[in-house]
This record gives sequence, C-alpha cells and structure tokens, in this order.
Amino acid sequence: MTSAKKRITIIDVAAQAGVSHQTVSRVINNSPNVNEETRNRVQQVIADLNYRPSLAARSLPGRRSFVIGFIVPYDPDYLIRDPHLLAQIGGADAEANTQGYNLILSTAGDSKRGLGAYERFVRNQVGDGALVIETASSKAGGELLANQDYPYVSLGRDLGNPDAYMVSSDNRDGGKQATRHLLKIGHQRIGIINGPPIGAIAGLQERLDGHQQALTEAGLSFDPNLMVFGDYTRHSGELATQQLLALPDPPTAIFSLNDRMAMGAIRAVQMVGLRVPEDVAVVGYDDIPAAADFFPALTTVNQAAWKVGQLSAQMLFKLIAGEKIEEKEVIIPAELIVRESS
Amino acid sequence: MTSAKKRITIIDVAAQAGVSHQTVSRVINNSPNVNEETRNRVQQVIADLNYRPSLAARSLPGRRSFVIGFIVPYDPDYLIRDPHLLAQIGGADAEANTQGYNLILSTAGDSKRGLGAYERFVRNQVGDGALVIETASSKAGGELLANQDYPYVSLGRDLGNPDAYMVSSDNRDGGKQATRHLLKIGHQRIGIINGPPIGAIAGLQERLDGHQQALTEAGLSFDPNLMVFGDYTRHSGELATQQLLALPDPPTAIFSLNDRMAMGAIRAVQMVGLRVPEDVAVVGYDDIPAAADFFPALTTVNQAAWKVGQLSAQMLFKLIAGEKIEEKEVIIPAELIVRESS
DNA sequence: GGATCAAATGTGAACGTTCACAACCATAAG
DNA sequence: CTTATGGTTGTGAACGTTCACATTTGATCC
Repeated sequence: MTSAKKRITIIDVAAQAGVSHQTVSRVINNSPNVNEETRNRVQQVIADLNYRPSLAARSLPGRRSFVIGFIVPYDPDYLIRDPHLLAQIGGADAEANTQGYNLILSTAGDSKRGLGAYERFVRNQVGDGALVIETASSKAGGELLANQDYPYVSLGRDLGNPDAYMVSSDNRDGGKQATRHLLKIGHQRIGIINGPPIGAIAGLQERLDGHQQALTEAGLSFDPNLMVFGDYTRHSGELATQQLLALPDPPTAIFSLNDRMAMGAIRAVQMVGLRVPEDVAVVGYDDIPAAADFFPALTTVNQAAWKVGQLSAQMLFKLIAGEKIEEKEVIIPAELIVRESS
Repeated sequence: MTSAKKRITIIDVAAQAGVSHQTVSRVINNSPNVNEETRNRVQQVIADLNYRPSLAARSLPGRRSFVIGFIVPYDPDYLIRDPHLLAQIGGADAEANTQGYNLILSTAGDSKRGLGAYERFVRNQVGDGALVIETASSKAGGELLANQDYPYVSLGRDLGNPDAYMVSSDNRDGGKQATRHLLKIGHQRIGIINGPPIGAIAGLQERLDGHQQALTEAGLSFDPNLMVFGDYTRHSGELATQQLLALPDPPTAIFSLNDRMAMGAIRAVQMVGLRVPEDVAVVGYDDIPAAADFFPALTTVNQAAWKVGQLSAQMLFKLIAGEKIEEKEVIIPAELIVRESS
C-alpha cells in the first residue's frame, strides 16, 4: 500500500499539532469537550498530513466496527433477477457513507440454503448490525437474528420475526392505488394474478389487501374466482391470464402483483386477438426497468427501493446508537406510474 | 453483542488447549510448522468454545484486513439499470467467502462524480485490494488506482490503465459468434447498432471488432453505412433502426450491441409491417433477464457475469498474496443464446 | 559423540486506536 | 481566601492478534 511509507498515525498528528493523542482522538470523534481553537488546529494538521484513522485500530477496543452488513439470503440465481436489490443496496450504501460506515455484503453464495448468508455474518460477529432483505424463505434467518440480540432492520416484513424493526414500501397503498386507477377508468371486474399460494413474500398479501380495500371503498366485493396464481415468471403470467380469459364472464382489467407476470398477461391478451388497453387494461407492480421499455409500456407501481435502503440504514444506525426509535415500522409511499397498458 | 459475555480470545483457547497463544494463531492461519496432534487438539477447543477470531485485531498488526472492495463508480441511476452487476457481485462475494474475506461495497453514492467511490475506498486504505467495474467514465479512477500502487482487478477493460489486471467476458468472440450465426442463416447485409460514438465502454468496440472479423472470414467487408448509433436505451434502438430501414438497400439482419436497443429494433421493424425474424433477424448482446421474456424472445449473447466476478476475485487474491500471475488478462467465453428473433 | 540442523513451540513486543481516570485551569460560589 | 465546579487536556493501560526472535526437542551427519 502507498509504497513503503510508514503509516501516519494519531501520534504523528498529535506531535505536529502539539497536543496529546487523546485530544486528536476527541477531534476525530467529534467529542464536545474540545476547545474550538484546538479543534481547528488539529483538523488542519489532519488535512495537511492526509491522515486517515485505521479502521481496524478503531474497532479493536471493543466498540463499534464501523461496518454494517447487508444480508441477501437469496439463491444466486434469484439474485440476478431482482431489479430492486441494487437500488436498495445503493440507498443503504449512500447513507452508510454519510455516517462513516462501510457496507459489507453477505450473500447466500453458492450454498443452496439461504441461511449461509446469515450465519457467516452474524456468527462471525463482524459488524455492528445488519440490514436484511425480505424473502419468502428467510424465516429461519429472522429467528436466528432475533435470538442473537443483534441489531438489525428488515427491508420488507420479516416473516421470521414479526416484531423486527422494518422499513418497507407501502404495498397496501400500492395495491389500493392500482385498483382505484382501474376503477376510475371504468373497470368493475378486475382479475388478479397473485404469487404462488405458498411461500410468497409478505408484500404480495399486503398488495392484495389494498386491492380488496379499494374494491370495498367503491362498493364492490372481491370475487375469489377472479384470482389466479403464478410463480413470478412471465410465462406463468401468460398461463394465469388464459385462465382468466376462459372464465364465463372474463375480467376487463388485470392487476398482476408483479411486472413480469403482467408482461405475460399482456401477451396472452394479445394472443387471443384482444387489444391492450382498449379491451383489457393491465397494471403491474414493481416498476422494473423493462416495464417502461415494454410495448405497450406497462402501467405499474414504483416502490422507491433506493429510499427503502436509505431509511433502513438510518434506522439501523439509531438502533446501534441505542437511540429511542419512535416507530418500529417505516412505510414508504408507493407511486402509481400510469403508462400505456391501462 | 451476544449479551454481555466476555469475548472468547485466542488466549482462552490457548489455555484450554494447553499451548501458547502463538500456536493457536498458527493453527488459525494454517501455518505448516504445527504438529498434527497439536493442531487437532487446538481445532477441537476452537470448535468447543465456538471461538471466532476478531477481524479487527487480526488486521491491526499491519497485515491483511480480510476485506476487499467492490467499487461501483456509477451514478445511482445507472446502478439500478445494470442487470450484470448483481451477478458479478454475487460471484465475487462467493469467492471472497471461500477465502475468508469480506466484500465491502463502495458505490458512487449521491455524488454525481463517479470518483467518489474510488476516493472513499482507496484513500481510506481500508481493504487489501479492490475489484473495479468497467465504466465509460472510470478513466480518472483507473489512473488514481494505478498511481496508488494498490492491488486491483478491473472487471472489463480499464480505460484509465490499459495495463491493469483484468477479467472480462470475451466480447470479441461474442461479436463474432453473433455475426457468424446471422451469416449462417443466410444474412449478408447486417446492420449494426452501436453505442454512443464517444464515451462508450471498451467492450462495445471489441464486440464490433469481432463482428468485422467474422465478416472478413466470410469474405465480406464491413460497410460503415450499415452502422448507426444509440445511447443504450430502447428508444434509441428504435430510432437507429428507422435509419437503417430507410437506407436504399436496407439490411436483412440487425446486430445490436446491447439488448435494450435490440428490443427497440424489433419494435421498429414490426412497426413498418415487417416480421421478426422472417423479414429481419435481430440479435442483441448481454442476455438481460428481459431478453428471454421478450416477444419474440431475443437471440443474444450471454456474458457469464457470475464467473467474471468469481475469477476476478481469485485473481485479486493472488495479487494480494504476491503470487506470480501468469496472465494479466483473463477472458471468459461468451455464449450465443439463440431464441426466436433470428 | 559432539555439532548441525529442522521442526515445533514459546515469549514478549508491537500494531493504532479508545477507554478510564487523573490533572490542570479558570471561574463561580461560599 | 478557600473550595467546589465544569470545561479542557494529558497519561497509561487495554483491546486481540501477529511479528520477530528465542528456545526446546529430536534427528542426522561426519
């Protein structure tokens, strides 16, 4: 590193500034009890010498490690497919950096059991806390974390620990907005393409709740016959839509609980010679990048993933600092993006 | 963490095993000069006590920090759009974990200048080395790293430091394969949709080189009139294709240097009443998730991003260990995925 | 049979920071 | 004038590991 030069330490700074090393430490940590003049002088020396505190040495005496984990208990394969994840990571990393923290990534890796990601991070006790991505299968992971008395924040509802601190997009309102939009443009019979009946992430049920709420508001009732199931893939959306269109009284609009299935739905509608949105309107959920590129461009609900990442990191830092947290759950507004498919 | 229990240290293990702390250290680090019997005994105690070495303490005495950086000098906005990135990160993380290393993420954050990501990581001197994502704008970053004498590996060619260690997908061969495929199915006039004329990543030029090479092999010559430019977006692909179709002698096939523009190309072709692939064949590049979901499903070139991440990490570890590296550049085969659009 | 060597193990210092505590100083209070 | 007070600064130990070096042991060599 940086040639063979000796590392500049807090001692060097202290000598140069004519104070003790402890005073320099106080300046670095923004301790209140430092004379303003002294503080400025030390900071000047720090800048002159281009001094950077050693992360390792700071964490040795048993306090903070200036590292938080971002746990992604996904199968590698799934990892590639999730467009939110990068945005969430980006938001969390941005926030971590403003706090002088670093983000360590812990993915499930090659292990097929998602637990690998948790274990490696938590049991190694590296880091002061963790952000954990909601998954359908993370139940065991949530339990593990809860038992460890380890500060963590879940991005999306943690099925393994319902009391966990959490930041999530407002899935309920997103479902409500999408449904209201369809009602407003004149649709009364709305087909739903849900995720798999078992093992779906918590967010999907919330979206569905919102849908039902919007129906109730409009004086309509939810018709279970209009709900079909897919497995998130586009192909499953096609199949599900074929079921809907085969009904005696088929829906005039389809609300798919994710975008990829919505894209399949559009194709299935077109394949039987109907037009989108004229004959059947379609609304998706997630606002993945491909949604805007689709033809017709997909009306969908955006989740503000960046912000979820950012706020979850903020919450985690409060947790680590032992500050009182007003609300254990932070819900971020979802935004309906109206495009051509509705 | 883990309640108020005192941390188990190397000393505790040493006492329990009846050896010195240094011997325990040797066991942890797989030092060769340890008696087999002693080694087993110590390892047993480590397991019994559930001892985990402190990362901070290990890195204090001036050696390795057991952390490598993954530098993503992208604008946040771009970050969200790149489907490879997660796969590359996943591969690198998996490899890091097998080596007992952790992956720290360093993104450009909110700063509009991509340099932010480099500076934070390199100048803080956290970590033993870094993986850096190729970007069009990373020139300054590469120069910064090269000057710091800091071990790093570039994922894709580093424009700021052509001599850098590098792992990349075989863009040249990918371009060649795509072109050969089109030639084989009978196309002689192949339109090219390139990236922006200025500021494109190095990979695009390589893909184009491969294209020209394949043409030469077939006894054809490259016609510059058949090359148009886009800005990676789908819409730009549509516009570019309109230019191609307006030529006096329009191409019968289009090779777009990324998938999103290829998707635009298909729509543009269909919009003038021509069919894909019957009238015009289209091949993309990247194999983004949406490619398989498109209609018609897109023929494209897959880049093995996971493997790029994995091998780049392997190379970095050799670099850190000071091992001799046979080849400064590792090229990973690209794979043509033939689907419906050709 | 003493010298030489290599393998195995032990000893104490060092890494760069924070912590706990002590000491100093000026001011306010009695 | 003495004592308490609070802000500011300094001192030395401690964190848990690795490093450099010393020591012990047993085998090998001439």
